[in-house]
Amino acid sequence: MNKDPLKHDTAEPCLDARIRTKNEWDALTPAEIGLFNRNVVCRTYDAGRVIFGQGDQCRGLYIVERGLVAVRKVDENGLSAIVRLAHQGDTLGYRPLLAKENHRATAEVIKDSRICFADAPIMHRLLLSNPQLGMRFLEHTAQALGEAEERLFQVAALSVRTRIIHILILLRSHYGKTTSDGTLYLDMPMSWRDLADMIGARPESVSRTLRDIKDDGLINLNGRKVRIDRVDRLVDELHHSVHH
Amino acid sequence: MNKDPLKHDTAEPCLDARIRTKNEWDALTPAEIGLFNRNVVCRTYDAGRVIFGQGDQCRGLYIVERGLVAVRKVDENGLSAIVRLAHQGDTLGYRPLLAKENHRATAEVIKDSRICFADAPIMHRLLLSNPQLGMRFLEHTAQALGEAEERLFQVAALSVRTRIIHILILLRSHYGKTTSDGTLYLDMPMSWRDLADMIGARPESVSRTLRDIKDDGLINLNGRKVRIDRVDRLVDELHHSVHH
DNA sequence: CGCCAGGTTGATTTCGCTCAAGCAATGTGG
DNA sequence: CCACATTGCTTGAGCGAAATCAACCTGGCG
Repeated sequence: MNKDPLKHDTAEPCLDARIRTKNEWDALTPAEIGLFNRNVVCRTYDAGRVIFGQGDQCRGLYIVERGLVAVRKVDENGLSAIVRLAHQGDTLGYRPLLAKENHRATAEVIKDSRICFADAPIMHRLLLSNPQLGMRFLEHTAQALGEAEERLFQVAALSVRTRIIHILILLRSHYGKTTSDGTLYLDMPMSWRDLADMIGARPESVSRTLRDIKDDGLINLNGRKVRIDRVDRLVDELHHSVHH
Repeated sequence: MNKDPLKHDTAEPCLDARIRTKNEWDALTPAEIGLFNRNVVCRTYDAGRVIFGQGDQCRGLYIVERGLVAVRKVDENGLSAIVRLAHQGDTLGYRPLLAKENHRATAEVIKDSRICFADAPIMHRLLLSNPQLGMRFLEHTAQALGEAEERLFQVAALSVRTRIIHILILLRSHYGKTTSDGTLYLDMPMSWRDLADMIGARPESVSRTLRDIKDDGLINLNGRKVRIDRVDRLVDELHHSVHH
């Protein structure tokens, strides 16, 4: 626990933790890791904080060491949508850095997080000195593009109910625990309001639809804790699911 | 004009045309351009042809030398959505190639096109020999990700009417001509049915909504030709637009 | 304590989908 | 050259999912 959420803390080398989780960074040589660690700045953020804002210039790259961050888009009419979540080990701000654009979205902390920042000059230096790193990012970005297109398809074609079920299944890997008897316990990290923003729906619709799913006996609700006795029945519904 | 749409035609060096249009390929050295041109295979495709299909293994990269290609996703329930358009100079299939996945979508020709194919081994050889090329692709992919997230937001939050207006404005750069008196002439390249698939709506809804917009005096329709006397009024509506 | 944000619920409306029919343009085979 | 499918588009009627508007409840917090 860090008492002061604003205190920089460069003593702890971020990449040591990261490197274990097999992502783009393991392309770096020991010397590059040293360079990285000397220049990276880490701090903790409380839930609700904003890491960078839509329209801001992109100053560098953020790595989520722990916690959860939502990437949100808001338009001039106040319409809001969460386009991506960043979990432990995920990188934030690489899209505008690589596309040489300003931030097109706001990154806001959902669960208290520890975030490492690497500024743009360092990143460009590393990318130049180690093409492998670029290839890793390329692969990663290409996968992210695939996921974005997948979600595009889903939001365009599927009902709120189906989209909620999708999210539940999706968050299983990060926030779910399956007991020996096959029961799945999901501890949802975000508010229902944010869930609504993730699937492009109103909070009221999410509330009602969750109740419907519960009434159908597919899930049990207790605050943000979801118990799913028969995951297979949920998955079934996805495959037989209907239009809007 | 090419009489035989199936005839391969490697004599014409594809990259010469491409290199002029300032894209990722201008990172290549003359020697690499030679290597590329010796290995690339070009042919023409009539409208309606499929270049590659959803689920297919990714064999390489396609470059649209001229024409128009739609990237379409179809799910098991027959729901269909166009997730991207590829215009002249755009590259197809780079996402699965770089993400090392199979094709997640079908590429179908909308307007008669000439497409150049570079197989995966060549691409990997070029990417290895010239890291700059990878950086260009990285930049490009990051931009594509930004656009996908933008569209994600729109489909999640905006009405069919607003989405149609968005597309009209978007296609302005490729298919629009503005006369001296400020009137915009848009020659829509795809059927209304395909437009519906692009915005996640039914053809009937598109038809009705286009009529509504016409009745409001914002556009004039004549087949696939759209005349917009006051572009600013269309743009205005985007900024005051309402939810779903 | 009062305040407020998050959440629930109800009543009502509306947007967009479904189903169905019809029409014009294009193509095809006899 | 006509009869006929076929395809893209339009329009109408009806319906249903989800949004809107509004009230109210809850727990956390200054």
